[in-house]
Amino acid sequence: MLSKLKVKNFDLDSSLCCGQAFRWKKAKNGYWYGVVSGQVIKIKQEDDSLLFRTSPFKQNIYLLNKYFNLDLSYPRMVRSINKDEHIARAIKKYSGLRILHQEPFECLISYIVSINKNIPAISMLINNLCKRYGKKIEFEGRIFHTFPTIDALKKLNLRDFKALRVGFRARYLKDAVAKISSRKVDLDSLEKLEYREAREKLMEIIGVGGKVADCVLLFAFNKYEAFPIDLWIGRAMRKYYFRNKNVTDKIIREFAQNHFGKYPGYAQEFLYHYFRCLHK
DNA sequence: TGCCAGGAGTTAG
DNA sequence: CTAACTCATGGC
Repeated sequence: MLSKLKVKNFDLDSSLCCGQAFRWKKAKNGYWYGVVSGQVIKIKQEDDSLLFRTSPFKQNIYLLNKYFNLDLSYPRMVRSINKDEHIARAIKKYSGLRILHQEPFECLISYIVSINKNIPAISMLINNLCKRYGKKIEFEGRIFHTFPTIDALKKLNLRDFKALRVGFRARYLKDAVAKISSRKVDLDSLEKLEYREAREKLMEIIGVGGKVADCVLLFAFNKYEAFPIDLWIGRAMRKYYFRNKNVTDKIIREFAQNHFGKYPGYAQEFLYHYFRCLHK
């Protein structure tokens, strides 16, 4: 049996395909399948309703509410960032796009893997990681895998990480797992820190620079001040706001954090998705 | 400051 | 089909 959840200002497809999470797949039956917090989610949107099923816990509305940030005041967020014609176009086109509330550990590991890789390659590597070190869940006759726990990855040595074909990122992953499990970088306490402090803390991990830190803060801690700058958003920002002048990422980030009110991260996601779809 | 790191996906030819 | 190019970058 499917459950039904009414939503407003919500677009499932934009939210799941805009590149913030790497483990969702849309099947031919029109449903998205993903694994979140150790549970399989099957979900699709029909107008203002989400039709979904979760497993092994049934009808887990709490999980959806948290993961999709359904409590966010969307109109207020839009009013805050809607400052110019460029962002207005992106908001209009992808209205309902939500920044997800991912699991911190999964998000961190995923974005370390993402360093200098394209999205299909990232998805593949993360799926390999889950297949090898995650737990199996059977759902509708298919096998899904949870994201590995910290403890499961704590045991791996450098060779084990290399075997995942992540290349030079292997030592980054190892350092991340070591610092998280020893609580030298305490993921649980990051939530309470200010954006800047949390960012610096994450950057103590080898392989975590400003961009990866900003992704984790935005996608796993809902720190909307974060404005991650990758190749695409860099191009978009230079084009729309700097007349194609060759400004540094730092200039762009500081401009964005001043320009887009209380939700620069949302502005980033709209512009990123808009610009990337435009050039594909 | 610039260059390098592995390898998969994508595209040009 | 193969080769070249590209890649949600950070470290040194």
